[in-house]
Amino acid sequence: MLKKPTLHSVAQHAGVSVATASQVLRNTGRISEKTRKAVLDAAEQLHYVRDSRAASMRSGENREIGLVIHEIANPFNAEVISGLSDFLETENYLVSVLDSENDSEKERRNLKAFIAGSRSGIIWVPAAKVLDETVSLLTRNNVPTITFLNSFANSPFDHVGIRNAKATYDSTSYAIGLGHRRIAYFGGTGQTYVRRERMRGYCEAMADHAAGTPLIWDCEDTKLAASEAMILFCKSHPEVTAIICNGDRVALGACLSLARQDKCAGRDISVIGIDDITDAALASPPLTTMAVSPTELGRQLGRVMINRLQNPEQSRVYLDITAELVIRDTTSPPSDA
Amino acid sequence: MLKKPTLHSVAQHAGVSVATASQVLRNTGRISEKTRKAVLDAAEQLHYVRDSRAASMRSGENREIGLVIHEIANPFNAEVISGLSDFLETENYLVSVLDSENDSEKERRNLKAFIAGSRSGIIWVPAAKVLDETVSLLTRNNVPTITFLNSFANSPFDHVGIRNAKATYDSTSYAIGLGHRRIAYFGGTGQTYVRRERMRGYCEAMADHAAGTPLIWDCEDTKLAASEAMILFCKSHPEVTAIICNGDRVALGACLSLARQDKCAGRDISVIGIDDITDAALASPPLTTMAVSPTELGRQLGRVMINRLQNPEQSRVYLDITAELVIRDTTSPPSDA
DNA sequence: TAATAATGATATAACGATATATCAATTGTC
DNA sequence: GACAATTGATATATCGTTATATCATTATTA
Repeated sequence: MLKKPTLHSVAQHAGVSVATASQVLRNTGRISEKTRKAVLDAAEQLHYVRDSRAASMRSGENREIGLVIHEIANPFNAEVISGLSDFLETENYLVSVLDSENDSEKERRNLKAFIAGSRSGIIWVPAAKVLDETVSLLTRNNVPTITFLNSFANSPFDHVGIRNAKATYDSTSYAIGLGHRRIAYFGGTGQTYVRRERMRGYCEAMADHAAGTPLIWDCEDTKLAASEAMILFCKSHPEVTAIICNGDRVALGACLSLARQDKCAGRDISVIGIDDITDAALASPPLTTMAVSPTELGRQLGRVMINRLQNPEQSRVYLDITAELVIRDTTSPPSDA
Repeated sequence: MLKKPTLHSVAQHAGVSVATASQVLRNTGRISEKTRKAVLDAAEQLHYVRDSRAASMRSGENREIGLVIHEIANPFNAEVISGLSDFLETENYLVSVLDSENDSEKERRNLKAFIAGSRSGIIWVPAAKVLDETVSLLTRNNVPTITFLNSFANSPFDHVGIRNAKATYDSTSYAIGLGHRRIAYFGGTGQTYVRRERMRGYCEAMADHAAGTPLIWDCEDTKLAASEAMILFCKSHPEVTAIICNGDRVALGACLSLARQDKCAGRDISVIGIDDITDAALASPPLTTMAVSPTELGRQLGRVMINRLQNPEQSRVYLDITAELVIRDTTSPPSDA
């Protein structure tokens, strides 16, 4: 078996010094056409691949961005990743992804791995609970970091996310405008940054329009959990005519549950989600939701990162994208109206 | 702003040499309890993170596995990734993921990036079309590689996948057993390795049971595309009473389309998928499918990789996992039976 | 033609770690 | 008390690159 070719082998094969070979492959310095060709041919013949560890160590540049996300499987996230890496590819950066599975310890390990690999920047979707140690790790090692979607108290990092409070404020207001008065907030658990904001928007809309007291119903953010929780919810709160969901997956779970109870989302109860994941439009009935383009989010994320890398001294950036109401079939005026 | 701490700074801070600091952090050699503590304290205070590039370059070990996948967003894949990285984490390996988006060129770039970073092993879900150059790159650079799910002609690499032909043979046989005779293969495009195998299983079952001539209907492997294609299919082939789908997403798209035409999967037409993605059980009606546990696949994949890394000279490994029939509500005897 | 400028190639020192060899100081043995 | 053996720490070469300085040549100019 052949050993992995190095710059040394390429240089040898081409009959030049490593210095020359390096210059050719980086397109720098003064090189004659003859030796240039010799080196390029050798590199191609040997299938030489530059060792990025050595290169980045020496040059101090590595054009790799690390992304630590709390759930890679989430289809919304997957689309963001796609948008992000497409954008950063045009800027000649490579995006590598690690999944923290919403586990603080795993998150810390993943970020540490990125620091260890000297990524030039890190994009981080913080898990529900963030360790102090994790933040120190990032700041003390001086890595340009952007939090995405989620954040935490006193974060020193740039941020890109969704205008969560406004999204639920708008969707709740829309439901109220349709005539609904018994509106609940459905889904999510605990006081994560994102959920707190979304609940705040909902509560403020309820208050501003004097639409009754807020009602919040917890459940895990999966379709399955939501569909089960919805059964209980319907029994406990038959008076509710509309639910503002913590996300599309929960909303779709709720709709599924309604269908199984021979009810129908949009007729018996109005349901509104957030995200506009691919399945939202394809569900039956199609889901009314607050849409924010994941691809666009990914692009913005990339833009903020590039900007930060180019201006390290710039003050903190905080960017929230506005979600737009997409009216489909799961909303209508309440039947008693 | 503080500069990133190095082994040098840690040693300095602890009042010892870099050699000593390195020994302490690696738990090797003879070190007194006093200096050990001094170094560990210094490292913790400075939030030192070992530079894995330098470490792996010198030691020749890097305990990182690269995964290049054709579609990160696919929920089935996402679960495999999760199972894989969990398993490899117990073996102290880190898995990083790149998405080729089923693009041969991007795939080549991604694999090259992994070679450049000297990953100790690469797991690769080949795109539909594989470049010769890509294969040479991997073999000439001597990286232990495992193809996953998909493969290609004359692949020299280890392989882990699904027993595709058997899966469709079994599902087709099951449909035939229910009394169906007009059975079509629905979904997928082109002659990818996976699809070819699945179609083969279907055709063989049709032949073995003398269940009529095979009928194949192309469409892209997304829910949306499938739901649209299904409309046309129903018009063109009203005689068909059961479809064997190229995957669960296609199957769910087909079911959705039937619902919108006021038909019902399982009553008007039987539908069988492959994969058993999360949504399969949650769909309405719940989907009959050939289940293979993505977590289990991920674990097997990890096992094969570890095995290969430990025995580099071992002959080629080829492992196919058997899919199990899961009967839910989208299958029943044909109405004319 | 001598001095200067430009060209093309190379030698060498880093980058931040690890492995090996080395070395001083301490301990043990007869 | 002399010598060997052990302990604890360090000096140094190395991994595969890149950046800088250096050095022959050849070309240009007065």
